[in-house]
Amino acid sequence: MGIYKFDIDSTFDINKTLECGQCFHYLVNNDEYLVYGYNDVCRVWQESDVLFIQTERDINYWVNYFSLDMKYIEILRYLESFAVKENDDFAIKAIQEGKGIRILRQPFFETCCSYILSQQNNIPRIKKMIFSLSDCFSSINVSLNGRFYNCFPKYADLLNVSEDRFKELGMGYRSEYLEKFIHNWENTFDKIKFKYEDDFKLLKSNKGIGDKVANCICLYGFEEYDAFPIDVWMKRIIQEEYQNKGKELKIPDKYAGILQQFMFYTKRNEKKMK
DNA sequence: ACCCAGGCCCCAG
DNA sequence: CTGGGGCATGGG
Repeated sequence: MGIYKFDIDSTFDINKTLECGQCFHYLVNNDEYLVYGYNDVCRVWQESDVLFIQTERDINYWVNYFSLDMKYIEILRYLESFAVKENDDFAIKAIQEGKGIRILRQPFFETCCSYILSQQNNIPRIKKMIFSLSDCFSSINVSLNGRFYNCFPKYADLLNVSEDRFKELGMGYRSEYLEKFIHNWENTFDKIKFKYEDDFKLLKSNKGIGDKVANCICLYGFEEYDAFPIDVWMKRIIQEEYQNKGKELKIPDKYAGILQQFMFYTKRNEKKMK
């Protein structure tokens, strides 16, 4: 057990990273976060250029989870030069405002389930659903500072849960999609190649997973930065920031998904400020 | 009460 | 192949 310290720079902001909408399984308490991972929870907080992570298990899991090994400064430079070259004002703004966000490496199965449930839904309710599934069905209960927390259920924990049971828990018409996906999970998992085009097709062959959800799973679960999810917010961006101004949204050859996350964050923040 | 949410399926043209 | 209606539910 321990508290681990990491030197970070302006390319890491724990607040933006967790609250930008990519992750649903965490709690907030006075700028401290309790984050749920695959087989562990951690307490995490930031004091300017130092990140603190507390876990009673393997710290390396969290180094990976938070992408602390990635050199975001180089990615940001690449995206900036792309945006400048394209003369894309909104992209330039989004890179400035989104700076600090990192794409997390979230658990595969949980990410799939989370984004299946995310469709036609709002973020507070998605979070409730994830916690509800964890509290009802998880076999993984882990400790931190004398308290216990339920990680997201394993595939086997959910295998014999019926569609009707999911409906009772308020998952609505997504219950059918979730139940079918779970029963197909072993088959799906074996076929993941961690190559965007292949995994995108694989995911979309599941009922209830369309372009948007497949892209989110590729990006937030499989670390495939070519994925570029287009949801209601991105549609709004394309309309208001590009088409209305006679422009066209262009996407970089690399790290498109990271740029997308910056744009999503920027547009959503804009609305919150009003 | 009302609108909307990190959409998708399905069917009509 | 594209467009639009319907869908369950609850957050704000």
